[in-house]
Amino acid sequence: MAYRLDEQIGYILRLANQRHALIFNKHSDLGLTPTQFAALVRIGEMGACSQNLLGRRTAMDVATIKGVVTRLKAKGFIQLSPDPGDKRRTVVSLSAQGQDVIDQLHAFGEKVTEETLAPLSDTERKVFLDMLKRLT
Amino acid sequence: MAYRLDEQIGYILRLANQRHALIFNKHSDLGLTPTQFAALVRIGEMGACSQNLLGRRTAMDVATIKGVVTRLKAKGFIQLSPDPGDKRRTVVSLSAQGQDVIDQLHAFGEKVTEETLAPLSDTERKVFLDMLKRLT
DNA sequence: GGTTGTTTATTAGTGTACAAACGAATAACC
DNA sequence: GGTTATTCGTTTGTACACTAATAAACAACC
Repeated sequence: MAYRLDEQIGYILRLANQRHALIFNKHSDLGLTPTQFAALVRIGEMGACSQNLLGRRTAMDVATIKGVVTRLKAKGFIQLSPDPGDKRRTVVSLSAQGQDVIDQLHAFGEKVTEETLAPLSDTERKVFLDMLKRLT
Repeated sequence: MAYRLDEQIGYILRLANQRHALIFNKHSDLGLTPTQFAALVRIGEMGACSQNLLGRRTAMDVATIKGVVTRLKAKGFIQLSPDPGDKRRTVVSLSAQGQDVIDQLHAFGEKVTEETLAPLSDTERKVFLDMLKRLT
């Protein structure tokens, strides 16, 4: 059987990611990227934490999370403060504006997920997500 | 039902992509990235073509494919030549070295795919790939 | 208390990925 | 033949994503 690029999981995963990013950006009104969105939602779930820990909890390495935090701070959604007990750490937390948009973010996220999964039935979505999670 | 980041298709897709990239790089001996690999395999499938067309056939925009072509050329896997019938076009084709590694690339690709899909049974892989393709 | 090892944050470098804008060449059309 | 539209390749700018290296701070240990 010949090797065909169009049948390879890595290539198809890349295409699926591209489509999701397209849907995300189409609906995005707050000017957030999927990565910034993930970090912001995660802070909402976890509460305040250090920059590196936030990176680990959103699967971003130290160099990536630094840039994301910088941009979220510039957009006013988070605030940074020194950790009183550990001089190495920077504590990242939601700003008042960040608190205000969390509900809006969740509604937005639901819409993006719905449209991304639109080609699949409800039963299929469940099966698909279960299998996809096993590949992470 | 609360919104949970860990259940969102976009976030999980990103994680699956990360794992695949990790597996790819672990086995990569030719120094290629997944993107460069895709472009090279595609030229092998299609034969010589213009730079922009190659980009379209590998889902890369004009700015991205330009960088990929530049690096594949620098590594000696492809060669570039002016299109005799269209002065705008650059014809991209496999170099002798590129031809030589195509079989090796296919074997490598099979291995990466196999390891990436290892958590799924044969039946599950078929179902999963079918559903994933519908999300592209 | 001092050594050892780890964690935190930063920086530099490479490689996707997309939007937007540009000039040059080609195609379509009247 | 000349206008219009499209295509091709390039460049600029922003944003992930990872590697590797660094310095500062902290923890564990004898």
